Amino acid sequence: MMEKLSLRERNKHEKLLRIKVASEQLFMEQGFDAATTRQIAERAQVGLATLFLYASDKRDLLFLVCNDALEQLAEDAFDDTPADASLLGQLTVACRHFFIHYAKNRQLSRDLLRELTFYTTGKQSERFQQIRARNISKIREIIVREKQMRRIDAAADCDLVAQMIFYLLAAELRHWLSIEGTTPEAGVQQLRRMLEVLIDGLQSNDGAAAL
Amino acid sequence: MMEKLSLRERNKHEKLLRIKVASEQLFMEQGFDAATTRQIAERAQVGLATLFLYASDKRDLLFLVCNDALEQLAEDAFDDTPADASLLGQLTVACRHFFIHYAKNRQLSRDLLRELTFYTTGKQSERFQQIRARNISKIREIIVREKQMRRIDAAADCDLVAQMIFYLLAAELRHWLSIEGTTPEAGVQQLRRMLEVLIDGLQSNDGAAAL
DNA sequence: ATTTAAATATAAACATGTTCATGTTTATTG
DNA sequence: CAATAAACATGAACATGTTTATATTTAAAT
Repeated sequence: MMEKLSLRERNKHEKLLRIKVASEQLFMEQGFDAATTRQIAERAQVGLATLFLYASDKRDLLFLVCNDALEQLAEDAFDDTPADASLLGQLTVACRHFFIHYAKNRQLSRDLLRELTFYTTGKQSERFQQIRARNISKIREIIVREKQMRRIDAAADCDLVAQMIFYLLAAELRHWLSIEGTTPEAGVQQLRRMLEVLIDGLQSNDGAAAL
Repeated sequence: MMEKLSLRERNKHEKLLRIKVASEQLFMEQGFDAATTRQIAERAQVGLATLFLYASDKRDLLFLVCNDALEQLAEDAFDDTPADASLLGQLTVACRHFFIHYAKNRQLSRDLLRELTFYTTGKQSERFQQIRARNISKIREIIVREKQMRRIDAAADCDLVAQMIFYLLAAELRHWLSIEGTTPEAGVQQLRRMLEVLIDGLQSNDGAAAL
């Protein structure tokens, strides 16, 4: 395999890697707020100002660290969905991945969910938004399949439904991260109950029950 | 009416008011990030450190400013709901208030939605969380009424449904604030479509259609 | 009224994210 | 290879949120 990287490109790549590793370690150890850019620069063996050649700001460093894992999470979550399961089953399996992932470091997860709000300006923001869009798209694919199999209303707006499910997932993740001493499965089950309501609807069963 | 406030209490009250007014003006003019604590202290005619006797941190200043309006919003939104309207109608009317309120200063609204994420430590945080809980509770009351009137499924978990509706409202508000050049009504209609789906459910109508 | 103590106010100091002026390294050109 | 330019790196400076040590003001006590 050809070595097509120039010395300059190799240096840049190695420096970026060191910054990534240092940021990841310090964010994991201390959380986003407590970790300082000076610590990161020192551990990465680069000058303080150098950080800001590789990231737009500290927030951007967080996504430099997290985007890889978030992309992997998006892939894992929706690859694992057994197509023969019910809609509720498929969504539960997929969403469980998110709770398990965010349970690994709850503090950093909280930081991430705070920092991703209106995150559109950094170097890494476009990639992050793509991952987010991909998640919604994967949910939509599940909905589309269910619709093709006539298991949900043919009139359902798949984009809208997918967006709703993602909204509920994101909001429940936030809420679950604010509860101390809870388990991933508790969050999964709460979300599952919501998805049940979404699937079944709120309409009175009186009419149907009368049949 | 008795003047029951001591000199010390009056001074404190006036200072707090000056800080509140100065913070509100500067946050509205420049947004949360651009307004500096030094500017606020100067305009409020207090020393810089004095700010932090009245607020835990800068974020807390934001809620010192916003909590009043948020409480008023919560009241207005749910007082306006015509009890004779459909569930969808009631919810739409209530939620419209939120979009119209947040449309007044979109930048500051974005700042607020970012800062409220996991906001539990400041002096004003408890009041904020109460307002939030009150909103959910008001939604629940609507659901309970509908249930009593047999217009929705008797088995519906009102707490869960109210939480879901609030999740959808909060998430759609965030999304709507990230779209430039949109109108409050566009956000309201998008949320309304979601509420329709929630009410009707995703279940296939095939069975019913066969009747 | 004076003294004392507690509460309140603040300027200066500090911590940390970010930028800037300057220096260094790498690539290119003659 | 020497000279030049472009890209990259960085310590120092800056901006701003926050804390601290100190001073001032108010209330209470004798």
